[in-house]
Amino acid sequence: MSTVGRQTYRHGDLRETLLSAGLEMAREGGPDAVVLREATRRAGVSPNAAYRHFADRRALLLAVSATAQGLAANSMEAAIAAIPTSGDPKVDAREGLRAVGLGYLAFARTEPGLFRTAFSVPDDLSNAESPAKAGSGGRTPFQLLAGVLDRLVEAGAMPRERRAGAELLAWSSVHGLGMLMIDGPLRGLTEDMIEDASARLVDMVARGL
Amino acid sequence: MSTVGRQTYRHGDLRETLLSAGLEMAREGGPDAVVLREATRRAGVSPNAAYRHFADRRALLLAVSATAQGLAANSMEAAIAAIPTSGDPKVDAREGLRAVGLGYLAFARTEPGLFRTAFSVPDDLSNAESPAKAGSGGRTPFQLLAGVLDRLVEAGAMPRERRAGAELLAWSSVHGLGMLMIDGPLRGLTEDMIEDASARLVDMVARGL
DNA sequence: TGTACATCAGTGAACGCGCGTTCACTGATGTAC
DNA sequence: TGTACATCAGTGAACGCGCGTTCACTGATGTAC
Repeated sequence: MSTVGRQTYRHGDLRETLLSAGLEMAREGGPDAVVLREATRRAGVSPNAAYRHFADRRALLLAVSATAQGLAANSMEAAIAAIPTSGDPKVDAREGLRAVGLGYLAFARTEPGLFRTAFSVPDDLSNAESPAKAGSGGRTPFQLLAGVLDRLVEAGAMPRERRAGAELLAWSSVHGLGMLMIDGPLRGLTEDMIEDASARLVDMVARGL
Repeated sequence: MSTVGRQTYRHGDLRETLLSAGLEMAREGGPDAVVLREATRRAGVSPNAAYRHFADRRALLLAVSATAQGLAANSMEAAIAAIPTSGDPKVDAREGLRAVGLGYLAFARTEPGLFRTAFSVPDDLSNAESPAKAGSGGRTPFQLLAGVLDRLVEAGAMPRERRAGAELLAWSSVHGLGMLMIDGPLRGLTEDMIEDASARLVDMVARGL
């Protein structure tokens, strides 16, 4: 039970340590920066030790990606929590949608490396509700989005027949802005321009859905 | 003037050859697959010969990216050309916007590697009208989008006060769908689902702008 | 018209680097008797 | 309670690989006189 005098053997929780090392690398440089050897280096362990916990580099990357999605969920939940309730369910539902979008974009802006790692790693929509991708509120980004869309329909602020698959439409819009400003031709945008574009974009989505 | 009996020396147009080798690699594997040494290999030339024509790998990649944007422009122009005119300028303008978006998405779907190389390489919006990025019609993707938005305003199908910066909003939406389905969690979508999502997305944008 | 010469697009060899992954191993831990 | 032993998380060394980039060079080309 004592961990005194052990430098490497029986690390204790190497899997977790590698994961957070990977997360740190992702934060600094995106998915390509998640380097298996470097993770073991940061954990103070030999390179091949990683293979006790991850099948290969890709497995580590997927785990890091899932964790990053959880952090994105936190950002979205924080934005939801910050909106005051107006009493009008229609207004509240719309504000919920806006918050989800703005939380997503805030995450992209403040944590570009994690954002890319979360959402630019090939995956499958069928995994979108995996608990590994949940934030501290227990829900994944996809589930949070689905939630506000449901509320929108219930509040009568969105035609029910457009509900199916609406996640993809809303998601695409904010995701695109996020990617363009991090990785693409919108790199040079100032903070103000980004702020403005974000607000207008979520308005456009709310109108267009 | 004769090129008989020369195997390597005075290649003739090595820059162009490296560029199209780079484009081929980008087509096969996206921006990361644009490898300087491999380009020289395909050109049948020694690795360092590339440095006569490109300052470094990044310079080659930017040139390839610009060329890929030209190809995207071609796809968009083809979609524009395919729409029948209705006579009603409002309808025509809307159809133009739809065509631009669908052409962009068609390019993403049919040439995912080139798409990512075109639009996932850090750049600056101020270069968005560089002739190097123009398609055979002489206009860049950004210019084509700006064009249909102008027509939308002129036709009275979009409030003039929302025109400024509207490129970013429309662009974000289609770009996001493109990225999510190529590189992200929408990878598993079937052809039909993509088709459907694309159509609904451009409709949403047209409504929401 | 012939020739000397500068130019510069290419060569050949090497550099330092770091990666993912596999091999045979070791030795601390926890368990079964 | 003590001890033999299986387990398995770690080690150490090595593999093959390919990259971007730099160096000093060569020799075909085109030009100036």
